[in-house]
Amino acid sequence: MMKEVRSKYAELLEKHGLSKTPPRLNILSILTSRKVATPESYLEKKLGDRVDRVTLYRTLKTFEEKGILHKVLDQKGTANYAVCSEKCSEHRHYDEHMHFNCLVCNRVYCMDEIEFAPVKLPRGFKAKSINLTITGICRQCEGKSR
Amino acid sequence: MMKEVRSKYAELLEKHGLSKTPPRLNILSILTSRKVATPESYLEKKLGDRVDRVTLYRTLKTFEEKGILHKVLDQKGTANYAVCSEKCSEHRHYDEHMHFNCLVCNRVYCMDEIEFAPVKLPRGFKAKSINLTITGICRQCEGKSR
DNA sequence: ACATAAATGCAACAATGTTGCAAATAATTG
DNA sequence: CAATTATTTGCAACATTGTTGCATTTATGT
Repeated sequence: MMKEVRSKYAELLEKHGLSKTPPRLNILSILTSRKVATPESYLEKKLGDRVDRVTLYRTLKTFEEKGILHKVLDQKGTANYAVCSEKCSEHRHYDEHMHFNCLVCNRVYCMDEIEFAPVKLPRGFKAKSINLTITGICRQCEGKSR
Repeated sequence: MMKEVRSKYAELLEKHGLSKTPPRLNILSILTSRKVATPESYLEKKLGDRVDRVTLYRTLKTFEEKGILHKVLDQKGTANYAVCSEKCSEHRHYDEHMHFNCLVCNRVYCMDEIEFAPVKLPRGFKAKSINLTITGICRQCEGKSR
């Protein structure tokens, strides 16, 4: 029997026990091809009428719950999505990295390699997750303005 | 002549060169009476039909620009507003404090006194502002569940 | 190939935020 | 204190983002 050819997206879905449907494969394909976190509006435009808006929202939610995607909010509170690192799973998200949000192009960068010190909370407050976002001018936009 | 009696809200507005209108005084009065950052929806409900929704949005924007209020986004990306510390002004916001967002009651706390270390960015990235938000369970909700 | 559980698409709605414009009002000037 | 003027407000209409219910379609296991 021939070895079955399957995309890495299909594998990813299988790994998380999700059925391989065209919307899901489409969405994954767009997201993995991008280096920065992607806003929902971008996906919506890119997908056109291949995927219903509601399906997009539901798919993003599912992916987030399964640990395939991280949701990151930009300075305007709009949702952006980025493919998780290998270490993520349904049960634990390793998204404790910082994000950089450019004021000019609005791009959201995931900066996995930047470390930051833990924060001490007052008595009685229990932390579940931490979110550090720096807004400013990104390398590309800084370069252009010179 | 009698010393003119004016509320601290009126003074605040005067200080920033804003006219003293009923909507503005109303909004300031609600915001200063609260210890946590206040969502727009709360203000809308509290104000009823005393203030138009559009006016509320415009007033919040004006206040933010003048350095009277800080806008803080909660984990859902909804805007919350808190009165600035004394040090803020139109030209510079001293909002480099962390926020705590409770997953149960959704309250947003401004934690002015908590310090955190500065973060080093990669070459070419210029920081304009930093936002550190921790989500978890706040003291009140933690207490209730025991 | 069939049965079935899951996923999709559609319609309708809800929440949040914005814009243009006419009417009202706060501050200023005489 | 009355008239003027620039600012602010309220209304209507619209834009964007996200959600829910339900009928139809499709992926998957047998």
